[in-house]
Amino acid sequence: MATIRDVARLAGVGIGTVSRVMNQSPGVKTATREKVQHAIEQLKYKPDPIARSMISRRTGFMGIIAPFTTRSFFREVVQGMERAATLLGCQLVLYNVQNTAQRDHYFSDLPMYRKVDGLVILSLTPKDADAQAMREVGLPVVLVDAYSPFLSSLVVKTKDGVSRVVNSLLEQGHRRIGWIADPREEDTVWNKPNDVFQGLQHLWGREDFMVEPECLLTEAQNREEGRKAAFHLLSRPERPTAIVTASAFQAIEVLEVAQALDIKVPDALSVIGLHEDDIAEWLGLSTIQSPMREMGEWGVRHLVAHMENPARSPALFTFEMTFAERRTTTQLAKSWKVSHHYEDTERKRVS
Amino acid sequence: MATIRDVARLAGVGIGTVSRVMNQSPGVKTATREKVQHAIEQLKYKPDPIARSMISRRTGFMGIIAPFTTRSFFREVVQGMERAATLLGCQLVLYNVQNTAQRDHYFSDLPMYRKVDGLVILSLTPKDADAQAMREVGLPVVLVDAYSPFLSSLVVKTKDGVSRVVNSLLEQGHRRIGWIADPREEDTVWNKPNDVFQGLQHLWGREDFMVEPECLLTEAQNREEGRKAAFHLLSRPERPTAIVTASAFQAIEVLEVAQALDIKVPDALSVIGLHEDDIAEWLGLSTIQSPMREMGEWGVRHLVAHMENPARSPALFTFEMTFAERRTTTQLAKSWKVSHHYEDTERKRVS
DNA sequence: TTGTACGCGTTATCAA
DNA sequence: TTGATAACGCGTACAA
Repeated sequence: MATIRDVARLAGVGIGTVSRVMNQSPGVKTATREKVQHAIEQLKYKPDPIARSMISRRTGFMGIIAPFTTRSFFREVVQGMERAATLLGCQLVLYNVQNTAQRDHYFSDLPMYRKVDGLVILSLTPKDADAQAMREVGLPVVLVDAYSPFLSSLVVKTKDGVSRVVNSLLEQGHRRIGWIADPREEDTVWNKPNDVFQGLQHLWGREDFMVEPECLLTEAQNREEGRKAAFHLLSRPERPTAIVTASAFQAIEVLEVAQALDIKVPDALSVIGLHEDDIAEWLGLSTIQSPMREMGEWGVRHLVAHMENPARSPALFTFEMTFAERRTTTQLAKSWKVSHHYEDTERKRVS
Repeated sequence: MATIRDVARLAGVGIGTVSRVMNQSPGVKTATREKVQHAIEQLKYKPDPIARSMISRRTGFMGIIAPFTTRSFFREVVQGMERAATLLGCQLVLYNVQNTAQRDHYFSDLPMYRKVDGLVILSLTPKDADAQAMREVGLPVVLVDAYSPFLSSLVVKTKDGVSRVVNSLLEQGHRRIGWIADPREEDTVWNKPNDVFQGLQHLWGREDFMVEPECLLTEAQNREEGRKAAFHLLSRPERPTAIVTASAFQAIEVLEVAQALDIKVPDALSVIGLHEDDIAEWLGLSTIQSPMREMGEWGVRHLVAHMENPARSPALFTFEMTFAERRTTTQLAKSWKVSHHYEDTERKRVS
């Protein structure tokens, strides 16, 4: 491996000049520059990023702390981060959280070991003490799908999204709306992926929200249960005219039962899934979801903004849910204006 | 941020002693050690990983070059890598390949910038020149789901897997086997995820392989096409008694059509999907697949082995496909012995 | 315009 | 058992 000294020797100049050429600093005679450039190419010289970090105090790495589960939500968000990071020329280091101990360890220790220039935390909420510590050591941190008063955070207005989809349905004349979901998961490691159920509970009792209690099934963890739930909802005389399911799997059952019962979708029955998915795409299922890719992109872009201006004070940002209309609803999308704008940070090379 | 000098000053010792205490080197009087330890805690001293890298020439980072698509295959493999990396105490840096230019750039330049201690390349085949260059600069590299004569490689015996599943079916008395797949994808960026089709073609013409040509449908890219294909296969008088589908989506259609035609699964029809999947799980679909998690784990473990012994010469490793029997086949698993053993590298902290 | 010496924070060597 | 000092490779004042 050639060092800067080798280049200087070969080019017959001082190392300072080589450095200047490498960093495109002004004040180098063209002749000298070319001479040096030639030596650089000849020796295939690449500056050592570690030695460089020694001076600049930056690694060019951005840490991602995320519950790296099989869940498509995390996968999609991380993919959004990847996209933005590639564009911005920095690398992502994955810190995979599998349990609370690991999470706490990352939160308390990672900021101390300065192995990354900044941190994007996904769907995990650091304790106030940890969050403050991160600020104090001057490590830029951004939260995605989580909130801390001490750190810039991005949250999605889930309740709002649920309200909107229900209101859209009401506007279309629907009066009986069914709901099929997995038993609510109370996970201590990461934040609940969504509080759609809370959103529904919130609407509950509102006068114009005429979903019947019996239409709310919360147990549907396997195929048989899902099918039973769908059948239960659709075979009653006063059956719902719209069904929202927590997963595309459950939607499969609803669609099958509807077909068996000769209920036309979307004419006689609207079906809406949660979260974007390969299966939703395949099924032609209309879905409502968090803008996952965009959230990921926002995360790294906003982190870069924080790295460029460390004094920047933490702020709360919100995204709306989005709606993808396919073939299981009609004209529902029109009442949705997709708008999850965020400050567009300038592109910046992190080297 | 406290440095080693601050600690030395506070403890009233030389920096050498502090270093010795930090690295648990022997030859430090207990009294001195405690004095130093006290100073370390008081100043919350953490050694700077960058300065440390300067000496050790290691970063503690492991690079992953992968086509980071939404495909579950890559996701699962990377997850396996994550699991192993966490266990081994090293961090994963994601290098996301989105196009051929980026791929080539990573292959040629990444080994030069010594930002990672080693590289696991997934489903991408570096050119011989690049592979040799990697060896020459002494960067440990391991290929997963790809092969190069110059690098340790892990491949899955796909043809073999297909043969085995077909043979298992033949043993069970099946004589007409259907096949539904997407049009073959010829992707220039990453290796074809599987060459199952090749596997079939390979069996083609063998006397005991009595799948009929008309049973082979290769076009089924959307729901309607898939359903049409399934109907085409199952409605003929001499219908197949077993169907293999390239994706779980297509299996959905087969199962629905079978139900509509009152063909009992698995009694009158065996259905086998490719690749493990949430949907397969939900559907109770029996599947054949590459051992994705294990491949990922093998990748980082084997890379560690190479890092510990840089002289190690490249070798080719093979994994068998695995079979997950669920509710769409019967007793097919018994002829499958799952065996994808690999050398168990010793656990090693990379710090 | 260019060369030199110093410092970044650590580990390793060697003399005390 | 310990402390001083020399690397590691680069950027950058500062002197020439």
